[in-house]
Amino acid sequence: MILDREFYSAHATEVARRLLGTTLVHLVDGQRVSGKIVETEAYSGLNDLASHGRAGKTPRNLPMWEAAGHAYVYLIYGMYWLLNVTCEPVGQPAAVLIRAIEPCEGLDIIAKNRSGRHQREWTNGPGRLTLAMGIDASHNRCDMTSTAGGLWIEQGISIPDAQVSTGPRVGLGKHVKEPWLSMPWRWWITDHPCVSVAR
DNA sequence: ACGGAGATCTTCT
DNA sequence: GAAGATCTCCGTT
Repeated sequence: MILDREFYSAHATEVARRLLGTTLVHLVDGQRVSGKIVETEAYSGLNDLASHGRAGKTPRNLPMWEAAGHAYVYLIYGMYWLLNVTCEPVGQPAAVLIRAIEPCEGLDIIAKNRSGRHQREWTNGPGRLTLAMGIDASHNRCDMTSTAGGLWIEQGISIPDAQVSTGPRVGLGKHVKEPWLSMPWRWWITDHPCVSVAR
């Protein structure tokens, strides 16, 4: 069952929690390439200095303001594509970064895309998983609540709170403070071998 | 295991 | 013109 727009309409921190255990699917030449989401990060609001949405609308971050459940894909460090899913109602800049997955289907394709690396390093990072699954700029603004764009997320297994860890987000400038909120910003499945950063 | 540096280029200041 | 929601390679321990 494909996650619908209502699933993504909550606050980004809530969506980040609920995405743990769901299945990210990319249809490649009719073949399913998929993985279980095991690590996420939320970005939300004009007050979130770590978010691309902090300074208002720009050509790049426009998807963050639009309808929930769309892909926001952008290039970082001139080299890597990072996949986000937009959240919250229209008009509020928010998205969840998919930071790590556990490969499930299409292992032959994933292995080829990550040839030469150890299996443990196929998808344990936001730049690595897009390479592994073949996700790039062509998926930007794709509607992930339908199969039409070839990229979506399906309901998966439920992860109990006892198996969930949280912490500050990764890779932000040292001067960027984590905004206070009742929910944390980074989520992962405790002790899962595919998360990008243990701790 | 851990640490540092280079790669590479778009975006916004 | 500088920084960036990262990864890989190469060095030393």
